[in-house]
Amino acid sequence: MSAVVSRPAGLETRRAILDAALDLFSKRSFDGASTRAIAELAGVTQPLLNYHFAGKEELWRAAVDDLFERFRTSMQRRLSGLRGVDEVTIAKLMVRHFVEFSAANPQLYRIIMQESKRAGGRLDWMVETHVRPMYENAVAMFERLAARGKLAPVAPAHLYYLLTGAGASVFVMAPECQRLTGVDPFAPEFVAAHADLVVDLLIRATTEESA
Amino acid sequence: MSAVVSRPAGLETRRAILDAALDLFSKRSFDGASTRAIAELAGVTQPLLNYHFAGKEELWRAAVDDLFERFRTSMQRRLSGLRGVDEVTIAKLMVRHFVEFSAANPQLYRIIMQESKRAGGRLDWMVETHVRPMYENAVAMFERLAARGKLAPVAPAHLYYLLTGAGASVFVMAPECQRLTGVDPFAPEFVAAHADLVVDLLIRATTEESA
DNA sequence: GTCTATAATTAGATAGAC
DNA sequence: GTCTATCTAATTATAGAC
Repeated sequence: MSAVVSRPAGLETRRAILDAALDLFSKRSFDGASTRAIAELAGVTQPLLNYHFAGKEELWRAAVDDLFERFRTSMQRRLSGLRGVDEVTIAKLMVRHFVEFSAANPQLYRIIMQESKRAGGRLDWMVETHVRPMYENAVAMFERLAARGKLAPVAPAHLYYLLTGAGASVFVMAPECQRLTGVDPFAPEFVAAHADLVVDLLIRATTEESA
Repeated sequence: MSAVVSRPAGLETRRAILDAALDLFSKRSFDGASTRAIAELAGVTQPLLNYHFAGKEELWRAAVDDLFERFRTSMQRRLSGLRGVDEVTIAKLMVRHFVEFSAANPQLYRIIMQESKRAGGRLDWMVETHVRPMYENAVAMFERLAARGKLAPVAPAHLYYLLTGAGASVFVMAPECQRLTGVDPFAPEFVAAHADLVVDLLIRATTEESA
């Protein structure tokens, strides 16, 4: 009870609101997700969102910050367990991990793809705050692979959108996949098989010399 | 003036509304695109949409019908020019054509990805009316390639979302690509290079024996 | 910190003139 | 076939009680 910080009451509420916001913003887009719907999913009343966040736009930013933060943490944690492993194996495992994260958190690429369609303030902020660091990590990985002859010398813009599009879009489009093919893309076996394919595609496919 | 059909006045207006609807529905989602914004882009007043279409939902359906119709026509026209060409070459050229169409018409995958995120009436209708025939053509192509040893025997759900995600998402996300990488994905050289990569990925990459 | 009540704005749709 | 004017419902945000 000798608290340095005043009791964090309402923190669980804030979390519930963020989770609901992430789910609805990612599925329905910024305009399509009403603050009433978010509040209902979080189990609170609509005006409470304006107590915790200054407005809809700031709620969106907070939700996106939270999601990218979890992504960065997840990738870094995976990487830190790979000290001493060779570069090519690291690259393969990180691509795998990216696919697995996209399956466990389809909100990430749902929101990225949503906002990326339209130039404007939200896209500018998202790119400069969160996407560019991600992209630069990917480019550095492409360069290490290319230096080892494991990747054709192709402009990184191609590789980045090839990799992310191939790796994430089944999970973004999961309801369609389910209805169209009868397959649940979130099933662990599907995720694993998909990750294998993406790794093979990126790292074996564009190689001049075979592994 | 000896018209069989009464003068098609208002047909150009209908076209302008459909084009505007396609652009805004694809970028902003169904809920995010207001009928007022669509009307303004089409250069007409908002109530006129209700003269030409029974409501917002029917306008959306008409716009989606129109877009898929153009896609089917484009693919069939390309295919009909390839009589006598061997199956593997046909597959490569059709994949190329898919990528080129996705660059020329980013609305197609913008709308597909948008609606595929959320189960519901619009997704059900779109899948059964338009997506399933597309998917079945793709599966038939995968089977022909697999029979010739040009494709690993992988479940079609993987291949379909790998192919479409890798081929279309740069164009879906064009504003982000431009801001993030400085590259305009709609430039003809970019489209051509991207199509080459997708073809190599799909058809060479997953092959056990090399071409 | 969370609620009820409500203000101000914007949404999709209709009525009716031309 | 297209417009102006307007209705009803839904949206985000605020005020103020508890």
